[in-house]
Amino acid sequence: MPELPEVETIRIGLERLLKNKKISKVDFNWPKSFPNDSKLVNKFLINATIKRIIRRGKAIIIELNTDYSLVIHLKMTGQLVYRSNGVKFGGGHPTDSLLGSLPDKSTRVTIEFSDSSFLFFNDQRKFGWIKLIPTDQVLNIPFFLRLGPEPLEPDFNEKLFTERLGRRSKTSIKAVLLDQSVIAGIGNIYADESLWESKIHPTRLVGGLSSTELSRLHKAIIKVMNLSLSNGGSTDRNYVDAEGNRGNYLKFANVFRREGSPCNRCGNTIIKIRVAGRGTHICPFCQI
DNA sequence: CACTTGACCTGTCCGC
DNA sequence: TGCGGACAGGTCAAGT
Repeated sequence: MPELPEVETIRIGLERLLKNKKISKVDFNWPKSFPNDSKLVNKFLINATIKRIIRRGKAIIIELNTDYSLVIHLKMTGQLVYRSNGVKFGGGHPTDSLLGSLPDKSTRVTIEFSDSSFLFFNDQRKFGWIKLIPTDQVLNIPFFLRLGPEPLEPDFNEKLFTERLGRRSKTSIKAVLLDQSVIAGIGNIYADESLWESKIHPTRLVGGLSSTELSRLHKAIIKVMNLSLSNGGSTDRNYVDAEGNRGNYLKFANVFRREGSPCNRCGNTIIKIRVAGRGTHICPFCQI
């Protein structure tokens, strides 16, 4: 589900809502969602206080005052929603909320705080996970070791972008954009949107892209991600922020889930094809 | 090695 | 209405 802008939106909300809260209790009903040793949980999670919350790629890291951290990956359908005691419905407009009272049948992990507020980890498809890891070892788990650079950091310049792509010259540009070891945080929505923005067809091989096209794509990735971030991310099906609210970016999307509609640039019809095993939305006229 | 496919899961939608 | 199949924002392992 969530890509970089959605995960960052959740992180910002959690930072505001959870900082300095003390964890009093943790429940889970699906072991793969919370694969942790109960002795370590009792020693380093229960009664721990939340220091800060950071993000790397599509993962969230909640740092505790016990020198342990909760590392969270939401995969396709994960949600992290905070509720203060007694508040049964999400913030924002009730009609905009995807969530009713919590916990519900998709709740996999419930974290209770000493002030009787809760953080619910909901995950319909059960692909996501929350792992308790010593803070100084977090970045050494395989997921982070493989991860490429952050596209919204200042050092992600055109030179670095080209260097990262260079290793994969015979692969389609869409597959490479989705590869987290090349660049961290891009998923299916922003791959499609960035390729439309830069007028590049997703099946083009990396080695065949001109420096002008690479330059356009580099700028497009940053533009699209920042636009989404400033709109609270994209809600297609499951995504909600830390208070249960949907994101607004899809109102600005030019191709994603717009098949059958006219291209905002040339008026031809957007189509959906399959590239790198993923549903892929393009304007076949202006993406060449 | 690079690339593709299947697996992990539940739910929804579409065609018959 | 029921049933089968395809598909969904992600990653990882195994296969070619």
